[in-house]
Parts: sequence; C-alpha cells; structure tokens
Amino acid sequence: MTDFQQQVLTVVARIPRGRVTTYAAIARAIGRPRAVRAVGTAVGNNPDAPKVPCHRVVRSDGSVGDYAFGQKQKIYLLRSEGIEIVDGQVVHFSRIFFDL
DNA sequence: GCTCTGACGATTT
DNA sequence: GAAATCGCCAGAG
Repeated sequence: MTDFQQQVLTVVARIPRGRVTTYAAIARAIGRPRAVRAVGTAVGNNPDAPKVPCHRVVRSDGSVGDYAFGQKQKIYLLRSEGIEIVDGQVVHFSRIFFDL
C-alpha cells in the first residue's frame, strides 16, 4: 500500500454515517487539490468495504458516481443510512455534504 | 523513464 | 442542460 492510498483511505474513514463527501474534497484534504482522479483510482483499488465507507464518496456535482459492486449497491447502502437518492442524484446534497 | 488508464472535475460546445 | 473536450495526478506495465 502506497503512502498516497494510505492517506486517502484514512480520510475516507472519517466520514460520518449518513453524510457524504466528494473526490475533490478528499483531494483537498490530503493536500493535492488536483489529484482527484488519482483519488478515485485509489478508492477503487481498495474495496475495503468494512474498513472504509467508500460508498459515501460521490461526485462534486451531486451524482452518485461509480462503485466497485455497482451503483445499485452503492445507492442501496446510502439509502440504508438515510440518504435519499433520486435518479442517480443525492438529494439535499449540500446539506449532508461533509467537508473533511 | 514513457505510455496508458481511470469510482473525477471544470469548461466549452 | 446534456455531451464532448481538456486537464490532472498517481499506479501499473
């Protein structure tokens, strides 16, 4: 595990239940505002489902984004935490957004 | 060291 | 407002 991935996972791990954040926010949090793509790659390579709530990471435009086990699963998990999803978009995104 | 390849993002059509 | 375009950074081969 590289240092970069380590940082990403650590940050994602502190997202509270029922809240979401974005890839961009994570990038900013680790001091690499422009490494958004790399962040996505890092999370994708680590389906540490139990360790890291990677399903709470969405796109900055409020769309759900992708998921290792399919967006279906991702949406399901988010709903189970009380987050509403409509047509692939997170409802009240600005409210439940968690800036790291 | 170079060339792809992305769980992305902002901008421009 | 949807789709195409370009930029960006870290891994993998």
